[in-house]
Amino acid sequence: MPDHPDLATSLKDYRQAAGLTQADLAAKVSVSRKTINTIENGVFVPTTVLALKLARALGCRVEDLFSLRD
Amino acid sequence: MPDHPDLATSLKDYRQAAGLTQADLAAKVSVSRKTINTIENGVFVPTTVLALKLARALGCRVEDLFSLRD
DNA sequence: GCAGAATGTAACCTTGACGTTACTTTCAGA
DNA sequence: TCTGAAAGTAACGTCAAGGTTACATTCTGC
Repeated sequence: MPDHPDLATSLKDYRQAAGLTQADLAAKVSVSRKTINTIENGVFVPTTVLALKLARALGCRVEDLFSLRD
Repeated sequence: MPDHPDLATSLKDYRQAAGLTQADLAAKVSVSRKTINTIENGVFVPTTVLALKLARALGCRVEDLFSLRD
């Protein structure tokens, strides 16, 4: 699975640390499980609204989950 | 200009506090001035990559610039 | 080894982010 | 008052985010 060229993500680490499955997290932020899966695998980058919801659901900052690849 | 239904933004406040024009900020993050303008006016929400660049350019967090409207 | 849970992945579709260009409006300063 | 900088806004096009559905794979525990 190719990483996204612009952005690196730690979503999977934070999700697992919270003891949640992809389906659990998907339900928490009201998206499909596929959306969580493809974001974790760097297929695409979430919108800002979704990134904010993910950070809130996992009790961290957007910058913790996603960082610019410079 | 209608506010975005999902997201509120403080981008204009942070930009002005930094003493930057829309064109200045646009150049810093490599987008068009229109993009900055329409984001400030709630026409659309930036991508996560752009939100991260804006926060970095303004020395703040993504959550400072954009917040979920609940 | 089997069953079920968790995850990976693909095809197709809709919506919205953002570019380009250009015209208009507002406002501060000489 | 004039002038230029800053900001608002419109038409049109491209591409990627994310939905739905479905099927395949991996990893458990019994």
